[in-house]
Amino acid sequence: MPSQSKPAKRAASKPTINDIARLSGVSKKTVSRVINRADSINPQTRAKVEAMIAETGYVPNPQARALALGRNFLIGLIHDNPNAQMILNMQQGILEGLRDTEFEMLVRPVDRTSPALFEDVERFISRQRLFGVVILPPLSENDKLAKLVESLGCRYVRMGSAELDDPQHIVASNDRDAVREAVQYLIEQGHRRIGHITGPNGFRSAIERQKGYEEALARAGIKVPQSMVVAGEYTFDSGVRATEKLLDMSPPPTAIFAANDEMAAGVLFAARLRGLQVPGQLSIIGFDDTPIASRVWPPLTTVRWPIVAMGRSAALKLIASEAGRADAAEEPWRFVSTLIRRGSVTSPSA
Amino acid sequence: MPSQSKPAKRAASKPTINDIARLSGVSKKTVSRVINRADSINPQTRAKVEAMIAETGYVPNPQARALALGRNFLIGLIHDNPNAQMILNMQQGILEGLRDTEFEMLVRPVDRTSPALFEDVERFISRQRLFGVVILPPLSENDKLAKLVESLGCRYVRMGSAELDDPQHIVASNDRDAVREAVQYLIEQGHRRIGHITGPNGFRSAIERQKGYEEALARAGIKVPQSMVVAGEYTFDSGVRATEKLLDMSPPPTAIFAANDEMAAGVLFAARLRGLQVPGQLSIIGFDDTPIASRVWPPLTTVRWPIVAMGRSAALKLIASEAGRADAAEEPWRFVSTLIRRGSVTSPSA
DNA sequence: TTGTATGCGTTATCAA
DNA sequence: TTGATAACGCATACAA
Repeated sequence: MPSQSKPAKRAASKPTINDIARLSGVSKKTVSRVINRADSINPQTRAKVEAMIAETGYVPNPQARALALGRNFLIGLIHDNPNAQMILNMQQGILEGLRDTEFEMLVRPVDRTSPALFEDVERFISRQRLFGVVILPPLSENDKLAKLVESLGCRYVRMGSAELDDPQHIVASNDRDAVREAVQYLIEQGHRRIGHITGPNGFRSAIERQKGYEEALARAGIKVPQSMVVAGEYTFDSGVRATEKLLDMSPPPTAIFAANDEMAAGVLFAARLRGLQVPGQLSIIGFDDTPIASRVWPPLTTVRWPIVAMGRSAALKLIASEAGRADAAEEPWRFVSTLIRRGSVTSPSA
Repeated sequence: MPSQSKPAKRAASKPTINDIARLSGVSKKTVSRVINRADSINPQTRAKVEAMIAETGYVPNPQARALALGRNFLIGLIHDNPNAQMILNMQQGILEGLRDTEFEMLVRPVDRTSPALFEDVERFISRQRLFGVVILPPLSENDKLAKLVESLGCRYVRMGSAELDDPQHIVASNDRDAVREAVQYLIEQGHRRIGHITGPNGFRSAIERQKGYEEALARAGIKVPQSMVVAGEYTFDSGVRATEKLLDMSPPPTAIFAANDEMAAGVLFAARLRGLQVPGQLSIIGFDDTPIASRVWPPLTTVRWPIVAMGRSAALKLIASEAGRADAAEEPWRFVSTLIRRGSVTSPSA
């Protein structure tokens, strides 16, 4: 008796639009109109249907909706990033932007070193038929990936450290300017031998931050040997190792700007290993203002970028093409990072 | 005829099961069988259809699938962000468990202090008709929430610090045992005046960890004044404040066990503020093994729980009821935390 | 082994 | 302002 399964299932599962229609004595389409706030509808009819919806606790099935509309309401977040706090802040920002909409967020961490990267992303997008995706750095710097996403008919917004794309496809911070100000601050304190630990080769954020560093020195007419710039990998360990190199120089730098907080924490760690006073014998500036920056001793002076706001903006930008959301089309794409002054910088003791 | 509209639309959108059926000269159902790996199917037919699927890049529409099956493939992660790294590790673990399945993960941060908490969770689950959810601590300790989720016909797995629920509904670490061992380690080093900074009132994890602390002292026959136990809030600042209190005692503790790493970092910070040597004058043990624990100086001895593995197990447990996944029904629910010995503990100098 | 008819819950078309 | 009917893409029951 296969028909047995149906009533049972009906009882256990949620009410559908048919139930509402039947119970309130109207057609499905009318219920649909009520749900979608169509204007041409009799207020009485509307009230009746709304009452029934409230009574039964009816919730439209998004799957069926997606099927009928030929589109869905899923936003993907694609990232490959070691910085947990940034991703979480970004998630928070995106969800804030999606709040009170019917969109939901799907998270997809990927491995940017994997040869199957493109395939992974393609499968993710086409399987779920995503409405759009937000791509986080450093993945966002990959132009081919952005093209792939677009070719799949999927909207996208990239988050980056510079203008990587059209305004409607990017939210960007002004890393270069922010770093220039940070290094200028070191110079104002009297530092001249300022070292720099860069981000990994090929990262746009690393390039921008290094340029900011170089600009600040150039403007002040300061020349430092190329050996004052050491490559890092955005990891704590690479920060430690790079610092070892810098401190082996003679004379060593009196200050170090590390391209992110993880490495800046490594600088502090390496300084301690050598018994150096921070900031007395070595001043440090990081980038990101992750929690770690304020947890170490001394707390790190660092650059903070408004990640949550950028996430919110990215989400709004993505759904901007929706009807009735023309306002979101004017979402800002450029965000200003600021220097947070804490205890890891002072004048050079020498 | 109305069928004219189809080719036009067809060209722009993705191929459907109908296209595959038509192109390979079989019925939809046969294609469906190929997709779902039915056994009763002619190898030649199968090959033909599979070739066509590969050629066209056809991907089944999960929305339609969900509709037809009367269920969907969405797993929710509900949390109230205490700790970015933990949540990200958990996400990673869940996604590992979901890899190569058709399930996807939806993330939902909520505010556990909000009066609309239950309503939020209910809307999330019923709107998306989630297959199941993973609930992270401290939210997972709320029995009423779990009951609500279940009443919505949604599967759930709670992650916790103790056995909060049936084995099929929980993945738990043995916080009490792990802490007991940690404090025993302090005792073995010669400490007798051991302070404890607890987690917030009412948190199961806080209770378990405090019990572990008390058990270790009891077993060693050590009595400490109640004032050696100070309430914290799992935050850095609360760790700093609690440490101030403890260090104001006379005699002060020679070691402090903080119920999480954030607070342990606060202990370290407060010790530095007073110019105390760590570990020389004050030994510290934390809990979580977050990145911060290894970034500060000295790196913190702490308790590590296998969050990624727990996440993976939670995901597998959730989808265990699926056909052909009976193996997953035996997913472990109890996970062992271990003490990670680093540089923040030594014998008391006195 | 394969095909036909039907249903899942929603929206769109077009007529009433 | 409303409703009947046909999609949307896929899966199941049942028949061939």
